[in-house]
Amino acid sequence: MTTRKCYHHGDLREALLVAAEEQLRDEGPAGLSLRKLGRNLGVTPGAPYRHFEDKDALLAALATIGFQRLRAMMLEEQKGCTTGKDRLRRGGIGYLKFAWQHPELFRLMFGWMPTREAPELAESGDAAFAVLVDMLQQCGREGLLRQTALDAGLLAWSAVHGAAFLMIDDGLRLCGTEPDPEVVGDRLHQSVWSGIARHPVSVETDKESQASTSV
Amino acid sequence: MTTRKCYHHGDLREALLVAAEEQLRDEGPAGLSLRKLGRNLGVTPGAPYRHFEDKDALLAALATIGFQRLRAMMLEEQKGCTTGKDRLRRGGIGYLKFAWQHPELFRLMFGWMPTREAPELAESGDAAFAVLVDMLQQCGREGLLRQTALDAGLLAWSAVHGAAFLMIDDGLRLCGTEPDPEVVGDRLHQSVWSGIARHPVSVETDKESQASTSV
DNA sequence: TGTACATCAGTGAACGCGCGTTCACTGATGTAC
DNA sequence: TGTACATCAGTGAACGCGCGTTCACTGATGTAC
Repeated sequence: MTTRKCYHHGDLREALLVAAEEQLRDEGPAGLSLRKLGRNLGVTPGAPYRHFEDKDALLAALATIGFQRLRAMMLEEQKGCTTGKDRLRRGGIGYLKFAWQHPELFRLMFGWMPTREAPELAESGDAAFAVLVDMLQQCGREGLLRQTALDAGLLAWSAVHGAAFLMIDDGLRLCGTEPDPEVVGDRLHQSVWSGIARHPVSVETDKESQASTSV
Repeated sequence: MTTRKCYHHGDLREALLVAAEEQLRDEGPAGLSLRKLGRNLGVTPGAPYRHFEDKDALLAALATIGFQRLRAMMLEEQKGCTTGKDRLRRGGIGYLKFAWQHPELFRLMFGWMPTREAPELAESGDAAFAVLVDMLQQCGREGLLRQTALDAGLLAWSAVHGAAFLMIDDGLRLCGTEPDPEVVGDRLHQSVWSGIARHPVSVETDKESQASTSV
């Protein structure tokens, strides 16, 4: 596929990761093989071993990149948001967008995470989670939460994580929802917010204030 | 492993399914092979093909059983419950228990569901989902929901589904929660209920009524 | 600027492996009469 | 109760395949002087 004039590839490591992601997307985890990767890049089967100790190491690197991108996506999406509530909403949509755009990578990241004790992987996973915690802590500072940030995090993360899986596994049709990150994210946010906020707002009202009295 | 005196196995189909589940649990989806299954049951590699068209057919049968068990687990768990709210709570715990007890099967069921168009599989999946819908419809009849049952279902299912994955993928440690279905289910239920109920109750109060006024 | 040399990133061939699946076969089972 | 026969559920051997990984090698690259 790639025409190569020189003996050395240039950046085989990077090329392997790119090709691996493509292969993962197109054929699923079972269809991902180092040999095929080398073949597609016009390189002998042994070449990848100059850059990755074994197949698992490549998968770990792939998952690491995934977490970095997930984090970036959440941050990008909440750019310009000021309130914690709004950041939470947009951040969740970023999470859903990532899963929707990279379903197999998303599955790899989570289904595979605990097996491997790669420090880089754990680090990037924690960094992604930190974004969620940060949003919730801001909500807490703004006095909006009924619970601790971690308690609220359990619901918020579970909900968005579950919705992400249901989206990519075609489960949402049972809920009568189209699998669109913006739509699902908005609907979910309304419910989640009611679940964690100190003063639940009426369903219609999306903007701040308008709080109802409770107890 | 199994000593067999007669030429025929007796119930090879059933034995294959049992062994397959065990193999799935112990070695993950990648370690599940028809040959190994036959080997463990003291049968030649061709034998399984008398009972399953191919490997995918066996996996579909396994997933089907999984959904039936998931449904049974939710129903079993909510036995004796009267209110919709309580059924929802116990049903969710049943869902989490199933995932916790059969993590790989759980993953197989959902990650694999959409690929295969096996009528039995779809049916058992729908039947499991119907339990959730039924609980929420009861809540609706009792006048407790702020939204339609389907809307509430999106949050409830997403939350419990996400929490299930986080439990089996060891993500909950980040939320400071021990991976126990009862504990997680209870904490989640409180938040979810606040998210979908018409009259959110205070966090402490678990028993009925005691509703706070809203708007 | 030129040369010697260490290091790097590939080659290519081979290893052993287990897998899914097929097929002609045969022993066991059950049914009709 | 006994026999003939169809059907069923296994056998066992073989097919072709692609995989992960290793290893002695060699061409390319960069660095020290």
